[in-house]
Amino acid sequence: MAFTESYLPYLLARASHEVSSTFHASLKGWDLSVPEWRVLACLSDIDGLGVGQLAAMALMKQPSMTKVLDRMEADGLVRRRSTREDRRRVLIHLTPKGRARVRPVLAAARAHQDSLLAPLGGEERALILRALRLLIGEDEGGAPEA
Amino acid sequence: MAFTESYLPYLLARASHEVSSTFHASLKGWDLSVPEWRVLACLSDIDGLGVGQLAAMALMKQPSMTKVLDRMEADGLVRRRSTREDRRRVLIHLTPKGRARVRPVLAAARAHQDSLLAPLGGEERALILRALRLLIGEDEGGAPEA
DNA sequence: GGGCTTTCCATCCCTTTTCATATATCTTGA
DNA sequence: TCAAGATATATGAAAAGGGATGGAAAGCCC
Repeated sequence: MAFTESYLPYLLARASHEVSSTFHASLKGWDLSVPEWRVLACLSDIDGLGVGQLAAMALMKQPSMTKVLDRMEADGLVRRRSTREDRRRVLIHLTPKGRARVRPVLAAARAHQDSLLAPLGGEERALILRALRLLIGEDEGGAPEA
Repeated sequence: MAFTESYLPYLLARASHEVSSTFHASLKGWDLSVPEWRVLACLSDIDGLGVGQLAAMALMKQPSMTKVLDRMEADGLVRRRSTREDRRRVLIHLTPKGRARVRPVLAAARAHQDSLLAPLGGEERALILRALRLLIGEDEGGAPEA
């Protein structure tokens, strides 16, 4: 078999690209870039994350994230707040505007996921999610530290 | 459960990123960028691909690929050849230098894949590959007929 | 407490990517 | 054959991304 058809990292990259491309294209309709969408989604999970944490979660480097946040803060989507406990850290929070902006996108994302999983059986869905968690390393297979 | 922990496209992107990051870092040792490595790997599968085809396989846009190929051609890794049948097309071929350059990287990539799969059981490996094939669209074309 | 190291974010600068578009070639249909 | 449309690649300006670095703050250890 050809290398590119069986090489796991390439298959993963390809799967990720195909699964996300249509949704990423539709982000323009909400006037959001992919990093902006990721930041808003992360913050709607956990409001108040550091720049480095957000960069890691959005799969980017920290300097890139700083610039993304500059734009988003200028647009009024997020707000930087320093903390008393550690004055190096800058925690990023959603503004009401950011929260309102992300709400319909989250709904669309869930719908997109449903449409992806619709043609699959319930077992297959569970298998896919487990496989990905295995690769990511957040393996929660039941037995801790086997 | 938090959105980012169960959203399939994000899990895929994260898995892809984690799986490839160490190998991508090691590419610097061979003086190759990620797109360059992808081009060489694709061409070692099929020598003689168009610019647009290569861009799609390397998950980039066509203008980006044109510039990647400019650099690689200047480095003597690939060669552009026009075809008689369709003079718009430019087929990209590996040079001997390109072929020699990619050989050890292909071997390292296979080793990397092995190390990724080593800690997993045979059942889990099969699960992951099956999940990825499902997502990439073995279901999208159906029977591969003319 | 004073230095040394580490961590966290911002800034600078260069490379790469991308969007929009241009140019060349092929295809189609009257 | 010729004009329109479609397809393949190239180009140029603008934006994004990332490495290197700087400054500030915290942790550490004697």
